Formats: sequence, structure tokens, C-alpha cells
Amino acid sequence: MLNRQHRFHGYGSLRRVYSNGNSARGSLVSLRYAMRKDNKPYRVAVVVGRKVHKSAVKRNRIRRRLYEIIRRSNDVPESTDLIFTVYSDRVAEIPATELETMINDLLVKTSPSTS
RNA sequence: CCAGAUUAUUGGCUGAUCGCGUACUUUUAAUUAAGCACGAGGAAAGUCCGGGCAGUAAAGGGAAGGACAGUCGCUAACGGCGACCGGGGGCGACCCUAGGGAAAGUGCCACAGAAACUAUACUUCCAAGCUUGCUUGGUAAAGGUGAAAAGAGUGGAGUAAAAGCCCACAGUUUACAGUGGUGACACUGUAAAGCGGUAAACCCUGUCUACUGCAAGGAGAUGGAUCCUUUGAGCCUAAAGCUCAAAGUUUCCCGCUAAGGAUCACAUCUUAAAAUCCGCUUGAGUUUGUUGGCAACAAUAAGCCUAGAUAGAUGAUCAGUCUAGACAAAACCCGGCUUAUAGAUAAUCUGGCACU
RNA sequence: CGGGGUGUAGCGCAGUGGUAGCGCGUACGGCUGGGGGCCGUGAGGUCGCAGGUUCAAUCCCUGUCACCCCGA
Repeated sequence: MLNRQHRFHGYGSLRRVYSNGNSARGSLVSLRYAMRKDNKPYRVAVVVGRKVHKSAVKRNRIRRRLYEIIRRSNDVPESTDLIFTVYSDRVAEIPATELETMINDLLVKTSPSTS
């Protein structure tokens, strides 16, 4: 789990990202992102709907794996809001290294130089 | 040793590194930083019952609707639990059981069948008549139909032939009496009746039952001002009061309708802002012992504090180990029920085989 | 967190206790030189699952599973 300052608080800022942000698609996870003011820290949310898997245990596991990868990653851009949306239950089982490269690919797409 | 029955416990472990939530202590301009402690379950699940708590002014009576249904007890309460009674299953340990009323009334019982509940007569059996295989009458034992056939089994008597038509014994139900039991009920005796099934069909009897849900609900102190204590009409100069009609009381009727409450670019004190705080976790709590009780459970003594988040905390990686880790994660809180669950362990008991 | 509904043939739906049907699709045959279309004849159902009540259950009762919708 991430520190409190890297999480979202309330509906307003999430709604801003959904309406104004850009999106990047991966094979199992998609990402929606938007810039913040310069000196603010990055914020991350992971969305795992009930359609992905029925069991709360599996959904929690998917959410925690993604949070952990982001926490350990050095490629997270500063001053950015990120919303990951999972749409496959395979995220709970695939090896850690494979998942890590997938997330890093998505993070690279957010940098302004490549887009 | 094999096959089973019942009940209870447990639900991977060890180390390293990085990380999250809460409380406390110190620290900082500031959850800033550091330390230390604690951090999902037996079902947290389904949301099927029952309560607490909160609001609806208060929570009164009756009807309707709904739920439940052997007896006695336990409980805050229950549709739950315990013990027992009746019925059913198993060689047995033991298990299952919506188990009030069909003798209050109504409905339904397809097809087949003569007839499906005010009885009736297809094949029979018997008698009479004559047209000699038909008509009329008696009968319901035997056959046939059907899930079920008038509902009474065996033997006797009886008759033209038969039949609870009658008698004896056995059995059913109801009532009364006696004995045992708190009671359901059991046993015994006497009397009466001749009774299809279905109430998880309507219904009758008894018991219980307002509605909405923590996203409920609440928001420092003192003073001030304004307003409401439902609305309208009539009686009356006016006020007070009375009467009537509507309104509210979460479906209807009766009854009841103010203890008080609301608002503010108000003032002062004070520290902040609702993306917050309280509610929120110390509770019908839990562990061990003692006493009472067959038990559910209750009383009592000593000890314990054991998640409280708010986009929502328990994770990741690596190494080792074995039996290779099932089902699955709090969201106001409890008591149950139901469903999911790899295995491991313990206790008591039953049947069988072998040996001593 | 609370409330409501649905489950029947491959698909969409009827069926209020007594032999499970309709439309489309599908297989075969016929009409046509061929296709389309029409006509005829079929096949295809553990009535979501498990118990119970009843002589008899898609239907009544209880539990359970899956899916859908609504409110905050």
C-alpha cells in the first residue's frame, strides 16, 4: 500500500482525471492519467471492478500487487494523477516480473516526450 | 485391524529486506520524523430470522395484512438452542421430523372407472317372469378401474344369495374415570361412534407483530431577535373557549395532537472547518475456576483489552522447511440460521473379524 | 447497505396442480432448370440446482446458485 499523500481523497479529483485525462492501454490493464501542479506529489488509484472476479480476496490481491509494483518503481512521473483499471483476473496469477514490465511500459507512455 | 456414529480443536512455520493502518510517547511550521505496541474469520460470506441503538411529538386500543405452530425450559429476543413426548429410518452407536384443527364450513381429487363422497351397479351371485337370453327386483362377498372405492381385520351365526345386518375377539377415534409425569403423553378401565385423502387449498383456533435504517442520527457556550406548537369555517365586539370539517399519527378505524422546537449575512467568548468530527467499538464481551442444572444456560470470583479504516489498512521479493497450505477478508454492534471449506488432531461410542 | 425481478428446446417467449407448447432457427423430402420462397414430415427439454408437501409439482413450500434492474 502507498503512503497517504500518494492516494486520492474524495471524488472530485478522480472525476477531473476521468474527464480531462489521456489514456494508455495495456493487454490486461489500462491507464488514465492527467498532470497536476508542479510541486504536488503523484497520486495513484487502482480500480478492480466486481466483473473482474467475484471474490473480494482475489480483487484485493490484484489491487495490492499493482500498488506494490508502483511503490517499488523508479519510473513514476512526478506531479501526475494515475488511474489503473484492471479488466482481467489473470493479473492475480501472472509472474511478478511479467507484471512489472507491463506496468513500466504503461508508465513510459505517459511521459510527454514519447506521446 | 476394518467399517461407521457423535462431538470438539486447529486452519502452515522460520529468517532477511522494503512497505501500510491505528493508539501511545518524544519531536516538528506541518503525520513532519523517530521509537514502541497492536492489526480480519470460523464462517468476516449469503443477508434468511431476532434484538440493541437512532429518528418518526409520544408508541395507546382494535381491524386488516404478515410470521409462527407437540410439551416443558433457556434467552434481551427469535422462525434459534436444550431436554423430553409422538411418528419414521438404521443390526446398532445414532439420525430425520412445517408435529394444532378434516368430528365448523367451502373447494379440489385429471385419466381410467358403474361410481371420486347427498353414492352407485360393468362382470358376478340370487329370486321372479317368460320372448331362453332378455326384463324387473334383491345383493355388494368375489372380479375389474384407479394413487385412493365407501373404509372393520379374523372366526362364527345368518340367508334364496349376501353384507357390521348380528355376535365374539383384536384394532381405530372421541369422551369420561383411575394410576404415573410440571406437561406433551403413556398404561388400565368404561361408554359411544362407524369415520376416504388434501389445510406447504381457502379457512378456523392460539401466540407474536408500528415504519425506516449508521449513507440512521448528531454538531461548542451564553445572550438576543423572529417564528411555529397544523389549517380553514362557524359561535363571539374582541380575547379566551367551544363546535364542525380537513391535516398528521407511513394500510384503515377509534383515540390522541404538544413535553417543546425551528430559524438568523444577530452579538460576545473561542480554535478549527463539513472532502471534518462524533456515532465507532468496554461489549447481552472474553479466559480460567467454583456453584446450581441431564442440558441449553444462569450465578459468582479472579484475570484480560483483542482491527476501527473512509477510494478504504495485513502486502511484495528472496531463502529455508514440511504434511506443499482449503474455503475465503471487517465497514454500527451483538445472538442465531444457512451455505463454502484441502487437510491434521483429540475424545466418547457402535457393528464386525482375529488373538489372549 | 437496502429493495425488486428473472431462470422452460440453439435464440426469444407462453404455460396458476393432471401427457410441456408457440415463433425463429435446424435436419430430411416435395414444388423450381437453379436460388429465394412456400408446403409437408421430423429431431431437439435432468423446466437453474437440492430437499419437502401431494396419488401426482414447470406450478405449492424451504434452502441454494447464477444473472439483471432500481434507490442511497
